Amino acid sequence: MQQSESLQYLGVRDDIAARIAGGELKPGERLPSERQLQVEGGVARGTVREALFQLEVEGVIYRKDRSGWYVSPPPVVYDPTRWEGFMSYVEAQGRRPLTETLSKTEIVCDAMMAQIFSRPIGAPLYWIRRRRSIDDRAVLIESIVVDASLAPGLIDHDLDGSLTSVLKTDYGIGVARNKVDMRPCALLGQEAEDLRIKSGLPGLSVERTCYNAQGRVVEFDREYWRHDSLKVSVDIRVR
Amino acid sequence: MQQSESLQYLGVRDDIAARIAGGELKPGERLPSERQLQVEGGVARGTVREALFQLEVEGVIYRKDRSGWYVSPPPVVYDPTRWEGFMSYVEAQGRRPLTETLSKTEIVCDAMMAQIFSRPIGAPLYWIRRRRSIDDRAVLIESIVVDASLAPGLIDHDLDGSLTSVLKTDYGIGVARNKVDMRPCALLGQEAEDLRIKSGLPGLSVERTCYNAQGRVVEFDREYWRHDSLKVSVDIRVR
DNA sequence: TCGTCAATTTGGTCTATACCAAAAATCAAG
DNA sequence: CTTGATTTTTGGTATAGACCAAATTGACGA
Repeated sequence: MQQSESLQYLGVRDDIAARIAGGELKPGERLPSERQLQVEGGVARGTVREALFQLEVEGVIYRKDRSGWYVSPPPVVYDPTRWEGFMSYVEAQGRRPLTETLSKTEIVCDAMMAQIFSRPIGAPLYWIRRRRSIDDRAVLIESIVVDASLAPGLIDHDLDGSLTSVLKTDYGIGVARNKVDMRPCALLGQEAEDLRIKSGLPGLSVERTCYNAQGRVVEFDREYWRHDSLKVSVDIRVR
Repeated sequence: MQQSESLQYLGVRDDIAARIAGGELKPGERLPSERQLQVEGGVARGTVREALFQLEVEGVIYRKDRSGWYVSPPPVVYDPTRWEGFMSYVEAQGRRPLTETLSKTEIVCDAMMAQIFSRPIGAPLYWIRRRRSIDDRAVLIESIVVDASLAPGLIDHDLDGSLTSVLKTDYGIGVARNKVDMRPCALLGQEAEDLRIKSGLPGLSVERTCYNAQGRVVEFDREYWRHDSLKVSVDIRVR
């Protein structure tokens, strides 16, 4: 599939991209409205939107529903092996992190969780859902399941910080091994709603299983990231 | 942003998704044409396309330019730490892999590569571009740079197999450490063209730096994957 | 049987218009 | 100054039509 400048929406795309690259529009700033870009570019609104969608998947801009289009801030770098916690590594990159606990409840182990935790069905588990933001933009939703028998009373703690440090400090639970799965995905339903984005936008799903020194599963975590907000960096020794 | 069934394009999406999930349309099969789906659903073509775009970012369907929409096959699982090679792990998952060498040339080290390889500017490097396919669908483009002084004559070898094993067998070069960067990205320009997809579709960029036992950079590799074709799985010990 | 060329089908792009609901801005009242 | 209601703006959805170029199909001829 060729491109070339014969395609109008790519021309509009380039115009907007140039204004961002040139510093006329800075990260976090709002773009002119679609109808304004339409008259500026002398094209139909559909064509303007085509260009905006293009820039969106490139991670250059993002949208707030019915509010407008904004210039994306740079992504944060995330190393799943260095799990010193979201708050600290976001701050280390000069950004302002925020964690909100959306819900925390005690649940019972179902078949799937029994498989993951090697625990009997019906065993107590904690289920925590959190939203994490950078510079006031929600960037990920995480759904955490913890073996309640290992950390009784966990959900009575304040969980708006690092969960790992709570487990370490208050329960003496250290993580010895991590299994991490990542896959590009579409952000749908509840996740899209909580991230306040249009359902169907691309994202990255990160699934982490944490084991203690005895090989027992301590925590199972699934994160849904905005596609434009992170860069994963892993440094590993080959086995 | 709520959805609900009031949105027509989500209704059309669900209809098509149901036909796929129900087995009426199988992986690799072509969907009815947009104009056909339009009359079946009693909606405008734009609405049908909206539904198709939705399914596309979800990885359920993919398109071949001006040929039609097809049901996506399942993704392959990819573990960057277990680098036994694309060919063997794709085959192990019951799929048919193919590697094509798009180009292989000797280049000289520029400033960026000098940084990465810790080599002087002007030092000889090999640059290899390959396309890799699964079941006849191109899923990734890779661009590999190798230190030519470590592997003289490398590009005279057949490179349609595992590069790692060539380095190991013919040059005695083993990889001791891997640095892997991953980020969601848009597939653009040359990459999109070589993958034969529409420029701007979401993808995953994987950047790998391979070190030998002495800590010297042997290989620098950048891969561009279709977003719907892989699942990354990493098993790591916490440091 | 095999290739060639023409006709058809298909997705890709573009215009113009319309209406809706959420968000933002404005204005009025306390 | 704050609060609440109203108006305006904004993006989101949907329709209907048009033209193009690439891909596919089918007919034809060697």
